[in-house]
Amino acid sequence: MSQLKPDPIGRTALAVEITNRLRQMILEGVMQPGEKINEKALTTQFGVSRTPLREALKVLAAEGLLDLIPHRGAVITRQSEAEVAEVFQVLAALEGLAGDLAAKVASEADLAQITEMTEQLRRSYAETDRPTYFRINQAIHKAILVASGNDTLVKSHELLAHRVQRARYQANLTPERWRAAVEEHEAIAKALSARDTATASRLMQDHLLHKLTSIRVKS
Amino acid sequence: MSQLKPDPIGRTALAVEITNRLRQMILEGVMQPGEKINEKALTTQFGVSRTPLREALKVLAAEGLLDLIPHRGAVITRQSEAEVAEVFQVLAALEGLAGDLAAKVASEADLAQITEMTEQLRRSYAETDRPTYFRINQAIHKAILVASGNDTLVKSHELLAHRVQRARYQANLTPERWRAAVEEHEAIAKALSARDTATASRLMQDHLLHKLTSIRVKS
DNA sequence: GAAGTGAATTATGAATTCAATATTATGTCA
DNA sequence: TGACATAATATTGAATTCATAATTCACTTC
Repeated sequence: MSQLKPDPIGRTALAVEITNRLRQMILEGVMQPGEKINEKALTTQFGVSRTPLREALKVLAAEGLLDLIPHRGAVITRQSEAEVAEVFQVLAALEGLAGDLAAKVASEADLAQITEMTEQLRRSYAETDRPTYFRINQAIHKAILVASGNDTLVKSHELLAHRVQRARYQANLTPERWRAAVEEHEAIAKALSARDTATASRLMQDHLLHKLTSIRVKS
Repeated sequence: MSQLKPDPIGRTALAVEITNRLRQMILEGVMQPGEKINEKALTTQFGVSRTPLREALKVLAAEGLLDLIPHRGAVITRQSEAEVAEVFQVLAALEGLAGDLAAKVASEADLAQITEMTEQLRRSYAETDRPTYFRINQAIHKAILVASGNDTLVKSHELLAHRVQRARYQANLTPERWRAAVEEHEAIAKALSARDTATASRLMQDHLLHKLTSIRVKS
């Protein structure tokens, strides 16, 4: 749905490429919050002119990753703890909706895959393989979103999730929290498979809010 | 909150100005969905060069109002009924959260104002003054969002609400639906004032979903 | 020596120019 | 006449250039 392929073979617009790379750099923390962006420096680094770079900055500003101050340039948005909490509240609502919808409309294949991934999650936890755990965790959340069948929901979620990914990366995963998270995921998978919309929705919301608490504790 | 004033005296960037005007034009239906945008034509109409115009297009595309197809230009996003439904589902979730939060944290002054506006809504309904009704209706929704104290929620909602504003304008308001809507608003105001988070949340969600149905019927 | 003013430098905002791709028009051949 | 190939045109993508505002730094003055 709404999946028209506008760009058949590797001819992505330069501005798009720059947007993605810059976003990645910000999310990975290569560029720190509060840091001012020097257009000239970036153009030489990327080997492009200022025109597509500035277009990329406009997009990232629209996404909330940058603040564009007239005649002063772009600054990486600084995230207060309060703002992260705000975003998580919204994300929780969105994932709650995703849980509800997924329990309603997901295909059996979707549910099977989510269950399968949840088992992988359990294994990566048992092996204390954090990188794998994070990867699978993300994949599960994404899968549930997609299984909701609501593309707008997926995109809205993506936009916001980007903004707290930094905080998420740094979240400290205490042993207790980690164990709880795995169990929550298993409960979610179960509720989805049982087509229990109310429970799936509630569990998804709670799961997100718990995640927020674990981030908060750290700082 | 997050209300830093970046632009003291009237020196808005040209690109921002264009972005706003173009957005307005799209939302008001001056430019129809599916319509292809000719950059040259717009530059002459606005009296600017292509550079800031293209930056504006990038922003609007990020907002989901345009599709940017490589080497083919921008096209106003065409909204299928299914997409509108998707957006409304997400909006319902967001307004549900707003209801929950507002019932929890809104100031007494906020609640008094919402109640007051709800009474105005009733009056405008009694006088069958549709323009006023629409205006107050929007104001109430906005007020509840703001009263939630979650700025991220307000902005996310705004972004999505923009996208269905077109459909909303055209929604047919049958007498029954109109009456029901007013009653729903009164129930919401009551739940908020009673600090009944669960009810406020549920009513807000239902209200939005009902709105969707009334749009659907028409087409 | 510190504060303030003004020139020089640097960075951003916007227009213009150049290049590459897509669209349209024309003509040829079956 | 219709389909295809090719040329002409128009449009988009990106680099360069020009203009304007902000920052920096030196100098004057108290």
